[in-house]
Amino acid sequence: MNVTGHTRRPASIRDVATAAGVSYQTVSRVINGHPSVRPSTRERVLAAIDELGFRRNATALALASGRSRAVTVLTANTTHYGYASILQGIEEAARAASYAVGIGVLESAEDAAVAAEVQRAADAGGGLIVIAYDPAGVRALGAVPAGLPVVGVVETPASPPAGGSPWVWADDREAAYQATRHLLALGHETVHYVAIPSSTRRTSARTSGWRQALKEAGAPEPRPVQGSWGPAGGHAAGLKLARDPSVSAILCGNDDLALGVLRALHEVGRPVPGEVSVAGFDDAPHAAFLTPSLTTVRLDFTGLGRAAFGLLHGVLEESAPVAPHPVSVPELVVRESSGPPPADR
Amino acid sequence: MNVTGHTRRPASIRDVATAAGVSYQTVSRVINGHPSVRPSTRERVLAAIDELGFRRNATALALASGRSRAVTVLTANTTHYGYASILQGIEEAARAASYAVGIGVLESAEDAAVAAEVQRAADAGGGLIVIAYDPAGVRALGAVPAGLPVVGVVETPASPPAGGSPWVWADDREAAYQATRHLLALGHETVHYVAIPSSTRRTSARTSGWRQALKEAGAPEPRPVQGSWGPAGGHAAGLKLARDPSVSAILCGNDDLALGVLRALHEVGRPVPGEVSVAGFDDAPHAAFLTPSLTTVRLDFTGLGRAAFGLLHGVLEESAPVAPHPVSVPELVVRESSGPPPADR
DNA sequence: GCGCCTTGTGTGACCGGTCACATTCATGCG
DNA sequence: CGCATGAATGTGACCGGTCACACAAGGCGC
Repeated sequence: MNVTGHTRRPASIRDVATAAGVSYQTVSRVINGHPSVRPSTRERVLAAIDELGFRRNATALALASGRSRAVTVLTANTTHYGYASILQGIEEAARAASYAVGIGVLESAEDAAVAAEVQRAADAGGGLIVIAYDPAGVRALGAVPAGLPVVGVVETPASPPAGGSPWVWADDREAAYQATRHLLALGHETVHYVAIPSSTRRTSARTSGWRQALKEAGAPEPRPVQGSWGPAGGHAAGLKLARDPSVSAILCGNDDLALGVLRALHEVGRPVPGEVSVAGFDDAPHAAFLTPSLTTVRLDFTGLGRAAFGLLHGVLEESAPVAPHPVSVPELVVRESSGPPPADR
Repeated sequence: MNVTGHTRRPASIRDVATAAGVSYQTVSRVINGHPSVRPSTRERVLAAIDELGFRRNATALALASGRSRAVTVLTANTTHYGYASILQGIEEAARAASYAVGIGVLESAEDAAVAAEVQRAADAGGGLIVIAYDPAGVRALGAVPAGLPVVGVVETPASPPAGGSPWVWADDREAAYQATRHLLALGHETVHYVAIPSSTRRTSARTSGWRQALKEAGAPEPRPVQGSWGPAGGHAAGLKLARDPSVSAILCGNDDLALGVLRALHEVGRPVPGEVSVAGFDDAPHAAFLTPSLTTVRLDFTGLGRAAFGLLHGVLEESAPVAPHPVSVPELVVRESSGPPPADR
């Protein structure tokens, strides 16, 4: 134990060596569990380590060995439920593997800004995880220089990608499909869609799951409405849809959008689920407690984060090969906000 | 520009030196803007840097200079709005100052686990920001070894701390005071309080602001109800309070708790604000879109995060001294969930 | 013309580890 | 009994920067 309270330079490997009467290399061997160290010597070194309160300097380790045991997460936002949960999952898995987690926020989706952030992340050393649900993230994933270990957390790819592609996803295509089918099964003629930013591209997974369900049911395919990420965007989109009397079912790209839509319907005086059914996406903690409580599709974001780290971890160290594409199964959670369409139509 | 696509070892300062025909030290001088370098030399070095795509290795910089330009944020959670916003604010300010941001989650409040996390954070080098709104955070702040630069994001201290104390806070005591006064001014006999975890201690800032407002008004002081952080905790607490017919006003420790309380009141059939008024705390994005929309007190968490970083930045570099205790002024936002008590009592 | 200060540049050591190789000594085997 | 082999340990260089200092050249005062 370090009894002298002075804030002095922490003990280095050589300090330990002197204290134990061995060379610094022997100390290094003990630290790294090298087999050929005499037990008595190991004992002495460990005692010295304990006495001096030695901790291996992560910076020096990274510099000398090249391995940095660090991950940087690139994300457009830290406050939205899905993103924050993925981050939390990554951190959890990283902590278990004693990796450090860094974070970089993509404040702008503009190319130069994104490139700068990617550079900064690369400078930090170690691996990279990019949350690529939105334009900024997608762009960042594309801007990663070759050779830098990276895992992307992405929407369901349109076609099954080549094995070993460094991507992880929840099956949000399937989730959108399920939610849409649920609403159609209740008797709605069609389902309108309020999209999260990236999902307006024709290739978006959520959009295409929704579209497929409509097509299979022979339902007309309305234009997706562009939302933002938050409730405000949902509110704006909701007001637009609420004015159209033919709208009886709305699927939202996430639960925050759904919240805004619910509010808009309330303001316009269209009861949910009496006149209009609403379904969300993600099953955020508040979904169950809204009035009406929100029908939604649960996605395991934390697990997704853990999987992303696991994949990266496998790339960084040639350890146990991780399952190629860990996919969590989405789960439809039916609550109060969805029901049959009004009878009089 | 690096045209050869080979993923080879990035250029070092000595590679640049050779390319420019100078010594590595001169390159170092150019990088660091040292004045005594002949313009023509500087020119040549800069050209070489550009050509080789040289970027200064952050790890080596940290090892050699001791300064690491990094901050680690210790927090109990990344998904709650307040925490996530503080983190976002920190990241924003850190990015502007080209600091790297690391994150450590305090999964358990148990002493050993907290100590381990603090150690890990210390190993990362650089400064530390601890979000200390909850037991885990408070404990972590206490466990930081002396000599390690640290800033705590805390609740309003009970008494004005000594100048230069490394803390930052939003005035949540004042915020709770304001919200409580607002409810009392509407005519409620008293205001019940659903507390976030840390706030059950008598010293908690939010609790004491609430208590002071009650005392000044001569209102009876009910026992605070213990909530958790999320809506589920608010729901449980709300059910308890809803059964008590004397309850007509409820202040919640955050907006998620308030959401749960609203739901509980709805389930029990007590209209808001007709029979019961509810106020939240934080003004999270969803507060405005709930039905009824939520009266709450806005706190500038992002600004708080920025201030925390600013303070730490000032400690790490002897640069511009930062304002001692940046306090953001809370702002009461009155919405639909609060109104006068029912007339018949 | 000599010393002295300033400007511009180079050299060597160092930060705290790892890695490749050298060295010592005990052991096994032909 | 001599030598190859392996275990246990030590030495020097290196990762990519910074820091302290040495040193040469040019300008200035006297």
